[in-house]
Formats: sequence, C-alpha cells, structure tokens
Amino acid sequence: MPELPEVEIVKSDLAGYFAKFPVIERIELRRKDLREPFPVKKLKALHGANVTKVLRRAKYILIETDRGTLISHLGMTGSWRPVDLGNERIHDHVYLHLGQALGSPRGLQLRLGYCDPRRFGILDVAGRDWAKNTRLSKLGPEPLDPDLDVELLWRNIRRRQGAIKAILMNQEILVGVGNIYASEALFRAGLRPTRKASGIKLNEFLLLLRQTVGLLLEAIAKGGSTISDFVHGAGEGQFQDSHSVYDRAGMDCRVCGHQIKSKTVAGRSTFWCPSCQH
DNA sequence: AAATAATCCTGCGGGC
DNA sequence: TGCCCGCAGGATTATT
Repeated sequence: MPELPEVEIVKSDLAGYFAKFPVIERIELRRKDLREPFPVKKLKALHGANVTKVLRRAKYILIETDRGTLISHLGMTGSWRPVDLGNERIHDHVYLHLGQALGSPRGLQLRLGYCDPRRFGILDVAGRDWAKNTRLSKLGPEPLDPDLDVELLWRNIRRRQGAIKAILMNQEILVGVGNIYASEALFRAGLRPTRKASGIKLNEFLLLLRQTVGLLLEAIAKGGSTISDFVHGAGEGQFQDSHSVYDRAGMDCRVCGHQIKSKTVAGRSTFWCPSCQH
C-alpha cells in the first residue's frame, strides 16, 4: 500500500523516465474511469506537453508540464511502469506515450503504463497552482519538511480526542503516514495505538515525531515496503522485512518476545506489542 | 467540529 | 482440491 516512502520512490522512478522522455505525446485511456471518471478533455489538453518537474505532495505525485500539472494518486494498488509491446496487463488503465525532446533523434518512445487492479487511484489535471486543487488544499504539513511547524502540529494533536493512530493517519494533520507506517511508528515510539491523542505528553509526541521521520527515511532508503502490490522500477522494496509489528499478530516481538496483538482501531487493522508499548 | 461508518474494487487466503 | 466468503485499505462522502 503506497504510503509516503513508496510514493517518493515512484516519483523518483518517474522523474528518471521523464528526464529521458520529457514529451507527453499522447495519453491513452483504456477505460473511462478509476474511482472517478477521467477528466478526458483536460488530459487531452496535455498532448504535446513538456514535463518540467516531477514532485510529491503527501501521497500525490505531481507531474508539472508547460501546459499544466498531471496529478497521480496510486490509491492502494496503483503502479507506473514502462510497458513493452506484448507486456500489457489486464489492469493497465492508462498509457502515457512519451517522446524525446524536440531536436533529439526522432522515433524513440517510451510507453508508461498505469496499472491499478482495485482502481482506487486518481488521475487528474490541475494548473500550475496545483496546491489550490481541492484535493491538495486541505493537506497537512510534510513530515520530512525541515521547516515543519512542530508547535502547530503539537497543538493540532493535543486537542483531539481520537486514537493517536487515527490522528497520525489523518492527512489534514500530517501527511504521508498510512496504516502500515502508523503501526510501525507507534511501536518505535513505545506508544499504544489506542492512546487518546489529547492524553499524549509533549515528550511522547516529540519522540513519536522523531521516530516517524526516521522510519520514513529508513523506508525510503530500503526501497519501500512491498506488500502484495507495490513494486518499483528497481525491483521490490525490502522494508517489509523490517516491519516490527505490522501483519505480525501472534508472532513474537522482535524486541521483547511477547506476542504481537492486533485489533481494529478507527476502522483499520492495527498491530502493537503489549509489552513494548504503553 | 470531529469522530465514525459506509463506499468504491479486485485479489487472495482461510476455512471447510 | 476447489469454492466461497470475508478481509485488506486511501480518500471521499454521509451520518451521528
């Protein structure tokens, strides 16, 4: 399930492809929608556009061009990959036909395919002012931003009554953390997922934030977590092997040996060590 | 306001 | 063995 580290890796992969093939010659839609109908006209308007920059905001990938910005969200099973002739997959819903810049030898193309079995992803188009897009305007701060306003984050967390895990996953409070990394970050911080956010002490919050940032950086360095669907260009990520609690219910805690527990918290499967986390 | 529940979808694994 | 059922989850919308 792509969370911040996985999206960051996909973004880097895409940036590499667009560096060699910066022209979006054509966008081929192989069905009419993902979770929402494709904005067909807006996508067509990008035909011939030059990609100038690829960036990430929260779990969104932003492909900036001289004609507007292509917004891609991977949902839970979305992936981008070059698709050679004959290598198509059933759930390839979009093909980007990329070309080389004007002035370079003609003819060489790359076909980038968006594959998404569950179709929870999003493909949209915004202007240069993509930050104002309704999807992106409400997003909270980036955990890896060196200028992150820690005090504001603390204020936003301490007034909440919900479980800390739900708050950690709330993209309006802090972006990038999904269900897997939420359990992992709370384990590293020694906090039970069910703790009420308002009851978290300042030093606990600071530790949680530090552990979350460290976890995300470590996951990026290890190529992300490969859980069923996530694969990137350079092969499978390795981070899932480092998971301390996620999907380890009934198994021994790697730190203390106690049995990892699991239950649904705020509608999501949640894992923790009853001995290491309080 | 904020927490919770339902919704979308396919693949897979547990159980029998 | 094979089939069926339930679960998995990000973000949006609806409901309490």
